[in-house]
Amino acid sequence: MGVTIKDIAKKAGVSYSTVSKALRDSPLVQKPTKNKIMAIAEELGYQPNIAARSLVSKKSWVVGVVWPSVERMTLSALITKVNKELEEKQYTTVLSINEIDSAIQTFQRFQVDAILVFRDQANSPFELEALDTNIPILFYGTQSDQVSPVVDVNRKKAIELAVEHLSKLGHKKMAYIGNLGEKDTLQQEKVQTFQHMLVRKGIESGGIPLLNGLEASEGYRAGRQIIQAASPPTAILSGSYDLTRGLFQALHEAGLSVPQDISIASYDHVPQMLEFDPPVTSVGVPIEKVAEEIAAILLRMIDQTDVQQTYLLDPELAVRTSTRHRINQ
Amino acid sequence: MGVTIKDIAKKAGVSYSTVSKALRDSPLVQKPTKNKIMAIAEELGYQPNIAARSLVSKKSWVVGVVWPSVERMTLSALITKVNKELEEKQYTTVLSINEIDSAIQTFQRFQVDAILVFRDQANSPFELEALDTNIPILFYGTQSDQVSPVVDVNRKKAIELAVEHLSKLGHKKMAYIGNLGEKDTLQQEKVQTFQHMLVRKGIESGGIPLLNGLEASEGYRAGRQIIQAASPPTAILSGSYDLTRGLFQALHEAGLSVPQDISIASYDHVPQMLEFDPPVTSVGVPIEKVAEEIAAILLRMIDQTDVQQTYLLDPELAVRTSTRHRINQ
DNA sequence: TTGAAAGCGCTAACAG
DNA sequence: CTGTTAGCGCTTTCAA
Repeated sequence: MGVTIKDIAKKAGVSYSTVSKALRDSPLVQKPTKNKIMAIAEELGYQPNIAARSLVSKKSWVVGVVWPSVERMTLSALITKVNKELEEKQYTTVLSINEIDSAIQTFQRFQVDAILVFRDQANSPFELEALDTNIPILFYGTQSDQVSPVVDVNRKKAIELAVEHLSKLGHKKMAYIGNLGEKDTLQQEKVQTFQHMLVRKGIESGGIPLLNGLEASEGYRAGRQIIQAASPPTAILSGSYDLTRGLFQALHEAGLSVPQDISIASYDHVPQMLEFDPPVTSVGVPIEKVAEEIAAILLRMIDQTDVQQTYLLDPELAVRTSTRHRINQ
Repeated sequence: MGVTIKDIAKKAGVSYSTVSKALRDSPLVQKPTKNKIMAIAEELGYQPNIAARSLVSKKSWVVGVVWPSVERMTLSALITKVNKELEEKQYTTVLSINEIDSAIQTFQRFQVDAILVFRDQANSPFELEALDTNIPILFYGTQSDQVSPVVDVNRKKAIELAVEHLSKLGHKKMAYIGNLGEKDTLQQEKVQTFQHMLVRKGIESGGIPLLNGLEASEGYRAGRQIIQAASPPTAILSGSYDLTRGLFQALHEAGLSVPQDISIASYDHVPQMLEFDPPVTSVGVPIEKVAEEIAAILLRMIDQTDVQQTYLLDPELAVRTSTRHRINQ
C-alpha cells in the first residue's frame, strides 16, 4: 500500500539502509545524499510504518494516555498541552477511554513507551501489581500506591496561599465552595486545609456548603446559599474554575459586585480566570507548568533515568482584581 | 520482554506456526492441541504483539477515532458505546485529540483499519482529498464533502416530531432554546425546522433566543428570558440535553412546575432524560442505536463491503411526563 | 493435522 | 560514508 523506504531507495539510487539512516537524520550520511533522500521522501508522501519500526527497535514512540471517565475542562486542556509537548520530542499521544486496567493492556500490546494515567475518584480502583508490565506508568491526580510515580498539585499549599492572601486583605469571614464530603479525597484535602486555616488565622466561617458535584450549577447553588445568609462573608474561595463560573452567576443575579461587595478567589490556575469580569485572583499550578512537568517526567521514565516517587507541584498565587481590602462597615 | 509464540511453542512442544494457528482458532489445529496451547498462553500471560501482527497481516485491528475539540456529554457517552461495540468484534479503539488532518496522519502510520471522525463546528476545515489515504473514513455529525460516508441524525424530522407532539397536546405558543445563529449549521437546521413548523401548524412563537453556546448556563439564561415575557409560551422545546438542564434550573427557580405550568420537550435521546423531575419527553436517535449503526458501518467499510454515502438515522419520540395537554386559562 | 520457511518494513550491527 | 545482512514477532503458503 504505502510508500516504503525501498521505493525511496530505488528512486534515489541508494541502498534502503542508507535511506533509513538519512530519514533518522543520522550523521553517517552525507549532506547532499541526505537532502536528496529527504526530498524524494517528501515527494512520494512517505509515512514511516510504525509497526515495522517498533517491531525492530522495541520502541513505538507512542505514549498512551488513560483518559478519565469524568472529564472536566481543565483536564481537557491539560491533555492537549501534554500532547503538544510530547509531539515536539517526536512522540505521538494516543488515548484510551477504557477502564484503567484494560486500557493498560491495550497499550501493552501496542508496546507504547510510557503510559500516563489521569486518575479521578470515578474510575475504578485496580491493582497495578496484578498487571505486571514493565512499561513505565505515571499517575496524575492522586497519591497512589507507591508503586508508580505520581505527579500531583500541592493542594494544601494552594489553599493556604489563597486564605493567607484574603486574610492579609483584612477579611474576617470567608466561605468555601467545593465540599464534596468524604467520598472525594482530593476535594476533601482542600476543604480540610481551608478549615485549618480558618482556625489558625482566627477567621470566621461563612459556610462550606456540601455539593453534589463540581459542575457550574453546583457553584451557583452554593453561591446563592452563602450570600443569602443573615450575615454573609466578605470573601469566598471557590474550589475550581467551573464552580467559580456558577458562583459568578449567582452573584450577578443577586446584584452583588466583585470586589466591591465581596472578594472572590479561586483554585485552578487556568487562563480562563482572566475572562471573568473582573479577572479572578487564582491559585494553583499553571496548566502549562503541569503539562511541561508531566511531559518531562514521562521522557525521563522512557529513558530509564530514575525519577522520584512523588512530584508535588508548587502552586502559585496570581492576584487579580476580584479580591481587595475588606471595606469596614 | 514479553512472552512470544515461540515461548509457548517451546513449552507446548509444537512448532510456533502451530501456536499461531491455534491462537487464531484455526480449524487446522486439533482440539486437544489447541486447548493445550491456549492453556499455556493463558498461563504465561501471553499478549499478542500488535506491531508484528499488523506488519505481516496488513491489518491492525485498530479503529482510530478523531475526538472533537469541543466535548459534550452526549458525545462522550456515544464514543464509549461505539468502543464497546467494536470491542466485541475484536477491534481496539484509540483516540486522538489532534486536529483532524494530523490525527489522520497518525492513524495512517498506525495502519488503523478505519477512522471515525466526530466532527463539530469547532474543528478546523480540511481537505480530505489532500490526505489521499486508502483507509476508510466515516464522519459523524455533519453533511460533509461527499467523498467519505457520513452518519447523521435526521434533525429535521426530530424537530418535526417534537413540535407535532406538542401541537397535538393543544399548545398554541411555543419557544425554542438552541439558536446559535448562522455560524452553526447543525443547530441552524433545527431552528429553521422549528420556525417552519410554527407556520405550518399555526403556532405562535414564544421566543427563540440567540445563545452564545450550548452549555447548561445558556439554557438557564434563555429559559429565564422566555418565562419572564409578558405572555409566556405554554411549551418549550430545548435543543439539547445540556440546555435542558439549565432550563430546568430556571424554571425551578421561578417556581414553575412541569408540566402543570409549562410543558417541556427536549432534543437528544439520552437515558439521562429520565433523571429529570419529571422525566423529560425527548426526541432524537437513541444513543445505543447511533453507536450500533456507526460500529456496523465501520465494520462494513473495513470489509470493503460497499456502503452508502449518507446514513440519516431516524429519530424517535419518547413521551414522558414533562409534556401534557395545555390547560385552558 | 503439523512443521518449515518466506517475508511484512524497518533498524542496527558489520563490512566494505 | 554507503551497502549488506540479520532479524524483530507474527501470519501464511507450501510441504511433509
